[in-house]
Amino acid sequence: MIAPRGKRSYREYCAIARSLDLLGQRWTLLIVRDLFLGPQRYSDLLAGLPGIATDLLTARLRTLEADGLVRRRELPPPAHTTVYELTESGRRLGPVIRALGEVGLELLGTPAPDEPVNPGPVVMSLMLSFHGDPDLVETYGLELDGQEFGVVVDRGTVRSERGAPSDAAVTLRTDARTLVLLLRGEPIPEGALKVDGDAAAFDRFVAAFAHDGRS
Amino acid sequence: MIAPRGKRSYREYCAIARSLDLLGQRWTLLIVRDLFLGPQRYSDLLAGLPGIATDLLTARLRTLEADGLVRRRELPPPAHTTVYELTESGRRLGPVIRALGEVGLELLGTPAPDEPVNPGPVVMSLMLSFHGDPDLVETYGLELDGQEFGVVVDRGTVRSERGAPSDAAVTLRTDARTLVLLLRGEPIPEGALKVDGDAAAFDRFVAAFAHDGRS
DNA sequence: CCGCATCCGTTTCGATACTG
DNA sequence: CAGTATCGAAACGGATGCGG
Repeated sequence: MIAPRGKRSYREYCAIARSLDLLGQRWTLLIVRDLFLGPQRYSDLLAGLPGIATDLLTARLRTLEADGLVRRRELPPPAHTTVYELTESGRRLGPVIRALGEVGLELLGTPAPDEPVNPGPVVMSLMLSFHGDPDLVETYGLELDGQEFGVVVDRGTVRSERGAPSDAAVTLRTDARTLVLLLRGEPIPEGALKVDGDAAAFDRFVAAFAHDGRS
Repeated sequence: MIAPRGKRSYREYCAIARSLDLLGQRWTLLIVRDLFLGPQRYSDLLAGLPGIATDLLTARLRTLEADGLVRRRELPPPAHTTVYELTESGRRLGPVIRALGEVGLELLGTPAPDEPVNPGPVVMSLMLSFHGDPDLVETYGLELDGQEFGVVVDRGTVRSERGAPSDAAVTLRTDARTLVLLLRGEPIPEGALKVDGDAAAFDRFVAAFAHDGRS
């Protein structure tokens, strides 16, 4: 049992209060979100959390570490950087992230012009919005704002990971905002999207993840 | 689309960030938790949220109302009180509450002596900890600290509601803390538990919800 | 009593500057 | 790159007051 943390614990014998003692502080669940696609460096996390103060990011990482949800790992030379990653316990938060995502997905309109659109969340939302052929088995590559992702569709389930997949049927190179506009059926800037690979696979990708009038 | 709220919105185009814009403030999800078992008066909510300031409860209820998750309803005479209840949108938060509960359930040890144990959360945790006969269909009545609940087991699923059920096989009258101790297999104060009804049904209840060495 | 509103000391957060 | 240090602004906790 992890002791409820200091001053601001809810101090109630309740499963939900206990999990909020771990996760309820501002930014904590967004950090978990970013780590769900794979290990991240401090500066990558900082870039993916628009507006967080640097000391708060440090504090949250320390707390998550103390609670056993996140682990610091020093990469061996020559990389010589430290990354943060979810532990086995941390990965059990998947259903929480998914449930929050499903609630929020319906509240997302078109991104406001001044609203940051980061690659990680966009890729993650794909796992929630799949509505293609239930028998489809295919892997897609995404390069968004220079970051590479693999999206694996396997009979109705969707996995996403950081890093270029080896077996992508098609790879889309663009920025996160343009991908959102594309999937919402809105006009996209000319030349903002490059498609490498099977054009039919590209069509299947758009059909499976487009957020247009399917209601 | 609900516009991201003022100052402390995350202002990121992300499904999880959006849902946390609605739910991420302190106490908000615990209020939703308490409303999940049925409508509650202001003072009942206050009693179920140990430590919340009165103006914060009011502020959170207003925000939840503005976001369409909670509705105020004036009961007709002669009751003449106002209750808060979840709207249809609010009830869609079920998976969020459930996911958080499953995370927190494993962190709950035995309640500390100074830790409040409220009936609502205890009843709600029953929905997460059922491990009885998958074919069992039975209704149980609970009266905890004077509050009545019905727990309906129906082939592996468990529903709970406020109010005494009409068709309970057995009714347990006790306090929330004693019920927790009972289900954890710990000694309970003499005379703290009264069982009304079928003794075999009581045994099935304990077997189905006990949290003892089943790992 | 119920359903809040007001006040005030404490804690947390946001923003930015700075360092090994 | 990966954090500390600093400081004003906002949020929170606790007590108290008040009209129906």
